[in-house]
Amino acid sequence: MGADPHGFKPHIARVEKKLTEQPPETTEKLETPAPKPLRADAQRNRDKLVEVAAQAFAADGVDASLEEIAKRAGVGIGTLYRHFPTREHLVEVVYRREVEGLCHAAGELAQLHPADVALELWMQRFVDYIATKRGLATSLRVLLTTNSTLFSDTSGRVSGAMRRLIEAAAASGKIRADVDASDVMHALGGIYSAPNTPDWRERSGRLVKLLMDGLRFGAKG
Amino acid sequence: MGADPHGFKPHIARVEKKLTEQPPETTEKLETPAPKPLRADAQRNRDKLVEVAAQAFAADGVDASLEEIAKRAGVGIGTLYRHFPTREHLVEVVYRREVEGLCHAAGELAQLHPADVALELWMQRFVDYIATKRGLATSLRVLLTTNSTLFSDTSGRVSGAMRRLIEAAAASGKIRADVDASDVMHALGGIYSAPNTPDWRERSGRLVKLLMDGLRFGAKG
DNA sequence: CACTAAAACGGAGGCGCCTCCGCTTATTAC
DNA sequence: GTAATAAGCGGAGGCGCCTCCGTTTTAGTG
Repeated sequence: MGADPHGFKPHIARVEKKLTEQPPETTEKLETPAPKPLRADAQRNRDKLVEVAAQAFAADGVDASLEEIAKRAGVGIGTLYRHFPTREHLVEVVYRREVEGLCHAAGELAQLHPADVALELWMQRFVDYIATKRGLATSLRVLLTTNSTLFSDTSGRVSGAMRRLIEAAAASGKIRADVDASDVMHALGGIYSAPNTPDWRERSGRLVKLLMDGLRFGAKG
Repeated sequence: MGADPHGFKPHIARVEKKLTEQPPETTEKLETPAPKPLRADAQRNRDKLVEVAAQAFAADGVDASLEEIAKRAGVGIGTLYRHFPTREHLVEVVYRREVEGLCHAAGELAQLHPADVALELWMQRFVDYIATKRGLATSLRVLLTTNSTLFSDTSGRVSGAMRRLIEAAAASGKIRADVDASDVMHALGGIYSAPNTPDWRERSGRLVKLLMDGLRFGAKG
């Protein structure tokens, strides 16, 4: 926001600095019984930071200014850095939160809607999630080569959520029973390849509907 | 040098900014007939910059301050950026120069020494080159995913140089004839895995000698 | 409630990145 | 030689990163 006041962007620019140094390393020691209860104010600030960062990354990409994020969260830059020693730490937390939200939504939707509708709505949300992931892509690439848990954790959870929705929809007869989660995941994956055109959102919406029609066709119900 | 005045290093830190933007892209258009002859002073500055940058990267890693490099080369920071719009551009040129030197050395050594000695001396130099490459690793990783020519160009040239030395040594009977360049390359590759201990140089020297003894053993001469 | 140790805060300060644009210099034409 | 002009130079300036350390806040304890 405050960045790039003259409308110029660097061509490529920097690269992570010291891969020899400590990466985030979420798997502390294979046991993290009590991760130290944070002081109330600290917890509050931390949450606020993550929330603001999520918005900022979504809006400006991973290069959003950390100082701006701190300011918008109403804390000093020092506080941000104490909680998240590197940009990647922050990105990781935001990303995990995103995944969390996505998986949680699966449960919610399943309770509020017929199985096929739940699936459709969830796929819409999934597409938005992909878009976020796209914005974070460069940082995520580093994180995924650095922190192997991240990939297995998240992709497992997401595909699990999807499988549950699909099985429920199939069981209730709202969609055909001869496809499985990985097929659908693949189909949705095609959306990822679409370039960042401005009408990307609408197009992806149409793709989801199309896919959904395909899934409904030939359902026993 | 001027960097990090307090002895602190960031843990990981930044990542390249806009992969959407133009990467170095050496393959201009499959034809670059006359790349515009540089003005004399410009050429001088450019050469000096590359030379200084090579030293700086070797000494301080890819994170060497570009402002420091410019200063040491006796030019303004603006000049550096005009010649090399991004850090990666500069790294690429330095790296290519390194490869150039390495391959050139193969020819030189072959003329000045018996084939087996030439090979040994060259392998020593190769090991130093690997060390450089290690220093540039992070930037190179980006470059190699971005600029596909770079990898094929350089690795082809290097392994070609090695093959020539080995074949000459084998032909002259100084080393056994039942190994080829890729075997030796693999063997030398083992050195790469050695951590950045301070005695790395000596150790690698010993490894090269060891390898050389193995190659000499059973030679027909 | 008062007090205290520990935890957390926050922003100044120092550095590097990168761009822009007024000035300098090499080259070319006469 | 001189003039004209294109090419190149360089560094100030603005921004973001990250650390350090004096100040503030919280959670216990009596």
